[in-house]
Amino acid sequence: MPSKKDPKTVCQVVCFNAAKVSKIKKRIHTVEKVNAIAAIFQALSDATRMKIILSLRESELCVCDISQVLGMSLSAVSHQLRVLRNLRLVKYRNEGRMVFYSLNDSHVVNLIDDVIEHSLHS
Amino acid sequence: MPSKKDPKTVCQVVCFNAAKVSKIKKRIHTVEKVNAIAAIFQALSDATRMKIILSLRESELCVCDISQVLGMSLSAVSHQLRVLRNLRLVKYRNEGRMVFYSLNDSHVVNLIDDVIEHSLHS
DNA sequence: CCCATAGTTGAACGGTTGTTCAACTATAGT
DNA sequence: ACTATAGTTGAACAACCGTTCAACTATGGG
Repeated sequence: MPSKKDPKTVCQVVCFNAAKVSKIKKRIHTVEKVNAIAAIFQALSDATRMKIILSLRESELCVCDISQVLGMSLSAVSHQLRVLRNLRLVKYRNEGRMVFYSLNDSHVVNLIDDVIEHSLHS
Repeated sequence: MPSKKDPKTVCQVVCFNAAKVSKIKKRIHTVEKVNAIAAIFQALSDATRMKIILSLRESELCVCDISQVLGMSLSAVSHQLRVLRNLRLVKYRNEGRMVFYSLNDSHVVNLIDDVIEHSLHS
């Protein structure tokens, strides 16, 4: 029952720094938006969605154009666009039957550029 | 068989801008590191790993301390640390039986701060 | 030498997630 | 009004991912 004190599951008193732990525990808890943060990263964690964003960086595009660029079905693209829409990473604009998508702000591109830079020198 | 030209799967000529598409297609292909980029984002897309990084931002910690902070088993933490290690997001240092982890560079923290800022005003 | 403990690892299980398929909405042209 | 097409949506299936469990390595103390 007291799994908190079960050895091999959680380590014994010897190693852990109680003061440090409780301090950090509090700080982490303060950032309760951990899930919100992770959600943003998750939206960018899929190759398809990453390609969509890299495409939209170049130009505003209709769903059909995106599906052509990626070589994927309209449906698949539409599903992924929804994810990006829900997180307000992209915005859209109707024009007749077509829907044009574009990046919601340049913030995301900066993020991606930072990651590219990171993956370069590592 | 020619699913590329199958209506309802990929849109017809009317809507798509061939020049634009092929230009972007080439650009996207140039960035063939799409998977590498997505992998970095994926490492940060999990709440557990995000908490680990936020913890390590505060201080170097042994695995046991991290498991205390998160209230998770040593095994679960160790598995996630491996993901972060493989992507060189964290580094480690042995000291007797214990292993101390720390952030590999401040790059990651900047990324997270950017995302926090983004999720604030949106 | 032996035991306890910090940490790692592989297999397995359950939940999540991406794509496909089919059905649907809506707009444009005739 | 009818047909064709751009796009969305829900269900279903497969692949992926995080946690648990058990077995393992390795270090330190008696």
